Amino acid sequence: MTDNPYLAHLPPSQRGAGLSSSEPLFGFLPRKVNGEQVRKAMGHDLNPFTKRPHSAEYKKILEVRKGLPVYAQMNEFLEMFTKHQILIVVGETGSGKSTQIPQFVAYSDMPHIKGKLVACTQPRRVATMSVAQRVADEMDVQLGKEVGYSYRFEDMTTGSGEGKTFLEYMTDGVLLREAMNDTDLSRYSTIILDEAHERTIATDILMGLLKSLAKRRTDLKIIVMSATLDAVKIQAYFSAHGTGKTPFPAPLFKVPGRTHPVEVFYTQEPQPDYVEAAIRTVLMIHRGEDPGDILLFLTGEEEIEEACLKIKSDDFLNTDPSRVGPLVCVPLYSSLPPQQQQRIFDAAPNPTTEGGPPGRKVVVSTNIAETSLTIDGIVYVVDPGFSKQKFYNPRIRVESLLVSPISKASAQQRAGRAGRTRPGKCFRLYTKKDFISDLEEQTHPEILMSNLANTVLELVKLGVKDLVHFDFLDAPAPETLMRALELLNYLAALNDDGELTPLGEVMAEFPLNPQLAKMIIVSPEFKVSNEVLTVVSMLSVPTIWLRPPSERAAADQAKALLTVPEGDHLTMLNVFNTYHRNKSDRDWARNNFLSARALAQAENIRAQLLRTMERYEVELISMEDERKRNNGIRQALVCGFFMQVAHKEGEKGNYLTVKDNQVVALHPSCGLDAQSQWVLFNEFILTKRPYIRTVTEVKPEWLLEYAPLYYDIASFPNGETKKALQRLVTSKHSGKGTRPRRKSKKN
DNA sequence: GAGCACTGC
Repeated sequence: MTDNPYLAHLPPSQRGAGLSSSEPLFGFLPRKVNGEQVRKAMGHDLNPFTKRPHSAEYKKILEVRKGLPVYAQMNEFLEMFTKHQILIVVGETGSGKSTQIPQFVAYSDMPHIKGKLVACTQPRRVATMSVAQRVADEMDVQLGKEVGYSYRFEDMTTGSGEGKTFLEYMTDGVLLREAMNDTDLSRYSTIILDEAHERTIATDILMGLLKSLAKRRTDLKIIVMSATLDAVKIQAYFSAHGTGKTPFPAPLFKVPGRTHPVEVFYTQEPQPDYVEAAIRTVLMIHRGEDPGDILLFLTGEEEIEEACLKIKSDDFLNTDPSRVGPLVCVPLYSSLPPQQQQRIFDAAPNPTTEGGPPGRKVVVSTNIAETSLTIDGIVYVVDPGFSKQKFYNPRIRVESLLVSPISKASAQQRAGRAGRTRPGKCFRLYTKKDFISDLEEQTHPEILMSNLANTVLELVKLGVKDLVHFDFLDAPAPETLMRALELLNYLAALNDDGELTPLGEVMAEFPLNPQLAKMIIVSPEFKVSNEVLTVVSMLSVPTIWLRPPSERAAADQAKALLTVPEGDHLTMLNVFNTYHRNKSDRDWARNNFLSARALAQAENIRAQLLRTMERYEVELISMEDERKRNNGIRQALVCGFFMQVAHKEGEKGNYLTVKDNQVVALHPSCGLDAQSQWVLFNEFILTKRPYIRTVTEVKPEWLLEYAPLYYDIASFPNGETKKALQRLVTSKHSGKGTRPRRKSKKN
């Protein structure tokens, strides 16, 4: 007899390797599987999912897994999972919840029999892939077969036949997209939302959808996994108006973490200059603490480069090498090329002299090291308590980044980075009193800090009729929702009753902001969809322009050669086309101070958008005449961005945004000369002063023609802009009369 | 004449 409960029903001859795959192996099993049975199956010679013998590597990994605290809780977990439809799992990093819980579910839920899948979402791509890889190894299957993953541009799953995927890791955005076309998420038997405490917009929307879906699909199991502080709130959210069969519709399942203790220190006094205080602290650690690398959190590129320079040039480091070990400073932020990002994994430098004091590495990083990147060997964390955070002001429709104090949860996460390999220390550059009384408990969820135009379009597409009463875990400000609805209505994606129009249906299918989607969809009318597709792709990637501090003049010169006078959008098109023509020259991008990475990304996005265009029969066309073509592109731009237009006021070169009357200046990166009367902009950024960036000149007639509702003159506040529009209308009307009359008026 | 925390479709 076999001791594998998954195989016990089979005659001995069929328990070996090489079984026919059509055999329904587990069809007899009760839905309820207990920990004992799962443990037996895991320990058996045969893999219950592939029916092949387990490898030696599998057995080694299994021994390691048995050491995880969560492994010891398998019985308890499976009992709860069987009994409840919705479960909240609480666990700190290092608890193994992301790898183990989905596996327990796979053994218990038998998705491979039911023909359904277990989904596990992650907020980031890298984690999606690496967790899936780890779980495939642990389950002794090939990644992309029984265990797979997917995110934008990458689908490592098997849809049918041998090795069909039954456990799929995916980014939260992918699952949300899928929900837009199948609101019941019918492919899945269990959906696990991991890292819910990060509160991405996609995870927040998914929580709302799943909460209501649970009532329609009583067979669907839902697990929400989160770090400690948020879990109770999430539990209360799912428990209220729950499915109601038990007094605790969404119980908490706690998983202990397994990190080393981190000792936290505070300053005695508040620090007026946190960069300077941070540098002092780094040097103090280097002087007085045991070996071990340092992680310093600052807010942005400029600050980080400045701090690195100051640390490197500190007198103390350049004194006696027999007393002070070498200190290597490694900057880390997202816009660094991957090759330079890799430097954070380099070992600390060796002592300068043999037997001399040991070297040390200090990583100076943005928030990217708080969650996205994990650096082993960090023993000391220096936390000044700030990060750049996004704010959205619905009144002027502007998103901006502001240096702001972090939350307690974020401070805790930062400190935890010191205890990954051994006990560590965290130096907080603020007082304990300030920590307790000034820092907020949690970082604000993204949904409260963003422009929601895109999200609202998605929600409407998901069938949410009444946005104001949608069951958000945290509801956005009504004004933010109003602004989004207003924009979508002006774009004709929603009718006056807030319902999706046929145009809106197609817009929602594009993975783009509504303005960009609209541009693409209208572009065939101007016979420029081939070009608009390129412009939109270029607008969807981080900046393509490189400007190394030592080569600014050369970079500006290279840029000037590619600049098109009518505007930055056409310049982007020119860059992409020139890049394409020089595809055979590997060094072309670098020689022209352009980011090869961003250009390749734009190509990738272009190909994906082209597929969406084909699916919805948006024709791909172009025209020969360059002047007409450029006008067509600018007209298509107006159709999407007519609400982001500014008018020149007076001779000082300032612009006023239409209707909102915000004073703005052309960003210095702008290739347009300051003579243009009417300009359309992609971005309003608020730094030392308000700028508009990525700007193109437009003709006011186009505004009146393609956005008559928005450019209804009566709706404009009194001012220069209104007068200019009135003049235009008058001259247009008089233009229909005879020439002499117009002439006489002028004279 | 100056800046881009981080994700995601």
